[in-house]
Amino acid sequence: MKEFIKVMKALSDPARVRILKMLQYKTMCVCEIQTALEKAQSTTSKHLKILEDAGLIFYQKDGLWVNYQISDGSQSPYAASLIGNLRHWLNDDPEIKKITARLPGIDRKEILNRN
Amino acid sequence: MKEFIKVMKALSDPARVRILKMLQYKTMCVCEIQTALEKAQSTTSKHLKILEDAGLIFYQKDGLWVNYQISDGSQSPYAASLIGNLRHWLNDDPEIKKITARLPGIDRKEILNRN
DNA sequence: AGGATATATTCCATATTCAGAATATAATGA
DNA sequence: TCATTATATTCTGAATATGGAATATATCCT
Repeated sequence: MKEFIKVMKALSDPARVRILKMLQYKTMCVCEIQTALEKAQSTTSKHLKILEDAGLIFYQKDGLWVNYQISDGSQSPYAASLIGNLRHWLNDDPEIKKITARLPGIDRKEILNRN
Repeated sequence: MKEFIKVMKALSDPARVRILKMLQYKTMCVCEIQTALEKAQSTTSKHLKILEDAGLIFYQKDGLWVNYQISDGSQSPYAASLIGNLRHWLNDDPEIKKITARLPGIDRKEILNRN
């Protein structure tokens, strides 16, 4: 039960759903996700942790960068199912269309962090 | 997006998941659900409203009684999908097994409400 | 070692959720 | 009409979630 609730809670926030939908298109580092979301760095980092705890995403470190990507669902059958569904869900949602449209222009090389 | 979030939020509480799993076995009135959940009547009623708003359940009035049942999912594709998955999910969960085991003994005719 | 940079964590304020008591509403039946 | 009963709504306090500023950590580079 706890595992199921964790997945549902992770998907209960629009910012986190946006993150998942973006990662569906490409692997992204924290600063790129932050730029796309237009949220504070700490906020972004915390959302990522919640998604990771639920088994919905995972990361690989590359030097200073932490690259996040969609999980293959092996950690949780609930996560696996929802990840699969989200691939076709919300593609026509205005919020999602807006953020994915901006995705090609977001590149870590052009982001300067003001922390 | 709002519709999706509403379904995820509705499923983010163990009491509400328990309600759905119970309704999977039979239609129940509020007082029966309340007895099974061991929560206050107002609490139970509010959980039911949240599930209904998400399109996960619906009710039919029968005099004083309000009988709740699982939705057919026609109001929301997200609800429809989750309802389908929940049919096989969590069946081995201890919390769920415990509450569904008690279901046959819960009958509105034997419940006296102290409101 | 020391400086710079990307990310994570902590701290604090605000907003939302959840629980139950009290009350309101709606339907029934005498 | 009045009392009763099942459910819904309102109110309030406690717990949890969310956001950002400040700070800590980790890695790279010189």
